[in-house]
Amino acid sequence: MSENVGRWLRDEIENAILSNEFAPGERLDEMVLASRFGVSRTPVREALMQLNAIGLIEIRPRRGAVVIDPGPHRIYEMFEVMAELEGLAGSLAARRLDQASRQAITMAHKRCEQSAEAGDSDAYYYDNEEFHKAIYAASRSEFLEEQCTQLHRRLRPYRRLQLRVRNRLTTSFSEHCGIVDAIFAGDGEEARRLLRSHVGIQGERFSDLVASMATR
Amino acid sequence: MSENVGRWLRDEIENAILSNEFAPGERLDEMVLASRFGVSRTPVREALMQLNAIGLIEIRPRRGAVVIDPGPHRIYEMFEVMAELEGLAGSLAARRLDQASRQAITMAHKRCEQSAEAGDSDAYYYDNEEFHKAIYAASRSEFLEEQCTQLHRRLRPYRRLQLRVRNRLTTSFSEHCGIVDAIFAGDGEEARRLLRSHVGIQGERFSDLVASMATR
DNA sequence: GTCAACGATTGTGTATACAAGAATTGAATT
DNA sequence: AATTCAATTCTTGTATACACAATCGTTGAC
Repeated sequence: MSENVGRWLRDEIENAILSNEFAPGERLDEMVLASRFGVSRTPVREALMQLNAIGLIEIRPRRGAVVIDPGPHRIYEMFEVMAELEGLAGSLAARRLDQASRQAITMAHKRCEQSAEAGDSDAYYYDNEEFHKAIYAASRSEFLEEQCTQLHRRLRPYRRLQLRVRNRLTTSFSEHCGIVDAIFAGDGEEARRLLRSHVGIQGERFSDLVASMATR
Repeated sequence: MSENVGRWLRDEIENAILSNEFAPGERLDEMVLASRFGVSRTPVREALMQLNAIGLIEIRPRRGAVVIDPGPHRIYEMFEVMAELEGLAGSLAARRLDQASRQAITMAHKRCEQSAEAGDSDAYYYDNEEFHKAIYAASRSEFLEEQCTQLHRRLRPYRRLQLRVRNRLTTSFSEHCGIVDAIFAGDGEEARRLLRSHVGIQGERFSDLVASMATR
């Protein structure tokens, strides 16, 4: 339980939304949430305002809060921006790499390798996140790191779906290899290019994602 | 006065921060704000939470809110990300341009030309904003447009400072010409490249900005 | 039988009251 | 004189209460 109830609630409700416990379009009643978490309406409202600012819910004046349903098209747009930001992070990382970042990336990369070989999709999902975060950090741009982390969180559930697609685990890992090579070689433009296509959901990847979303 | 007091206050306080009425580092006392705007603490708190989410202020638990002081380095990082996003917007605009967007860009571009020729820095500041927004819209990616608009707002005061630099008006406008040409020619990669260097603050532009900030 | 209007109910928006933690000030001791 | 500790005060965090807007159901008329 974070320092104040509002932030704790924000995380709690955010997780509930991202894990699809609160479905898109669902209305979030302040009183229901308050009694569910055993608090008053005030911190609930604060949490909702923050989620609204993040873009997870929409608050229509005097009409309450509803979970936003991004829809395939908007999800595509979000991945498009994510790809661009990660590309930038990669190119900066390649230019600015230091010993600590190099180690962090190497470690995360090795963990991904193990999970991929074991075919453990859940483990890879987690390790993959650490890998990408290591690249954000290696960019040595705090603002970029924040933006990437925030967007990554919003896209988390869809990234998870992506990994369920057949052979995606090994494909993903082999792409990681190229990215690591480019960054370690100091080739910023190559790192950017590889990360963009790794993160983006061009062509069949997009239809794969839509298909996974439907069969959920 | 927007539909609810909270949002109105958010805009009000945001403007006060961006126009430097509330200086970076300054502490925002909830009671003071409440009495200043003639409301209770509740909507003030809601406004502060939103500003916190936007990244304009920092709320430390039980210790109140302070206006964030970005500092030159962080501002540089923000422009770096902004350049990347605008570059993406430009490349998408070049590929997806339709008649309406083309007209909007042309009009904004002409306005910029007039203001630049008149040497009217304030008018150019406004027209320039419209020009960039027209490109965001032309990207036909709502999410990207939102992200660009939001970041543009946060950088607004510094963009304004930039324009004060000698000859920056004409330089800026001639860069616009190239950007418009590339977009209208459907050359996405050229548009991206030009926008990146137009928005970014590499080299002497950065020191110019820092210098302007100091003499404010 | 359907549509519209009015009332009841539910839920949000704002204010106020109360509790708890942090900062500051003052005194006492070294 | 300086430093530390304690107490008071000030501000934030949470709860509760009240007011008003929106929605839904019911009733009546066409």
